[in-house]
Amino acid sequence: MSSLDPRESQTQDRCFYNRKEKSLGLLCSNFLKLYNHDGVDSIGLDNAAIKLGVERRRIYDIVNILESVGVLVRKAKNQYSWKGFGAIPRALDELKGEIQREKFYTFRCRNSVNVSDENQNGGPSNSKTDRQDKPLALCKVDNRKEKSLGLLTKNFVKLFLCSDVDFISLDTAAAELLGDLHDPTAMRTKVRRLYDIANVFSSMNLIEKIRHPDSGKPAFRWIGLKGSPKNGPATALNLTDSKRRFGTDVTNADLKRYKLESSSDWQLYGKVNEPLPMKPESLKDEYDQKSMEHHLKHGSMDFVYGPFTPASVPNVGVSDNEKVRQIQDWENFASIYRPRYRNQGTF
DNA sequence: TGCTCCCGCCAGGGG
DNA sequence: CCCCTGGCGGGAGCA
Repeated sequence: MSSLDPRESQTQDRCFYNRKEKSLGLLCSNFLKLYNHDGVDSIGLDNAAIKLGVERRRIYDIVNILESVGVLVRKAKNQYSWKGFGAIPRALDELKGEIQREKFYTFRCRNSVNVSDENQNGGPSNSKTDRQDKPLALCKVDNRKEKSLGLLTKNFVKLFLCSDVDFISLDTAAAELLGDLHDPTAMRTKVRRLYDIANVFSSMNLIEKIRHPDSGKPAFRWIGLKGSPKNGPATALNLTDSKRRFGTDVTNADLKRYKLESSSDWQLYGKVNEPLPMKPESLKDEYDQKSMEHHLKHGSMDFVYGPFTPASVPNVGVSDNEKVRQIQDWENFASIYRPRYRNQGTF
């Protein structure tokens, strides 16, 4: 029996085993390299698993995260259609819309503690009430969905979109998503999943890893699409990319460039005075630092339409003035509203 | 030693 | 009933 354990055979040739080669981030890069082309329409999970040489299980992880930001849409069992990075702005807009609705909902039900318990329509709902009204079986389904990687991904993104902070540690994000629950086990599980998401987002260059200047603890900064090079994120199949994975690319010298004004009640960190994102040398040419600095100097946590923004994306058509107004709206919103994104299944 | 996160078990559910 | 789906956490790799 134990001889069938694949891990045992791996152990036998441990010297050939490299954990980084198996990372979800690298797998995501390879996945994108495989499908992020013009003309790609349909994706079969079996096909993807075979081509990438991984188990289906890992494909599910990638696909669920990508679907949460609009890059993929599930068509049928085993089948997804490719939407590409151009679909991200719309997906983010939808998330922002949800935040707005949740805000409105909170305003109306100001005694409600929990803001973001979502129903399947993406709208807010009072989970406790819903749960009381639903048959047990349905609650079970909801419970599972509420804990899904996809929903967690959306809520993780919302933390960036609705906040005026520059970076979030995974611990903080997990605590936010867990709400009032202070269960160490749930916390560990949540952080594990957030690592998965962060790895995928990092490989897409939607976020980047930085370190808290004081504690040195890892945190993540939202870059948005502008962090991605011309034809999508840095693609992999080489290990230099995977080195961008956590920790290895952050130097102490870089840390000193960060200053904090204050920490918020989220234990999130205040605005960065002189934001200089940490990018490995190998990626510097892919990175529009000027644009990032400008963006951050103006204090917007709004994503910026990157080179992928397609003509079909609705917001592309808005005027510059309108864009500025929208950003200002979001800044105002962020300054007064800090919803709590929680996967209620943890209760 | 703590952080990171791969890996695969197994429950749930759709076809 | 089979197989797809994906939550979950043990435990190994790594800095």
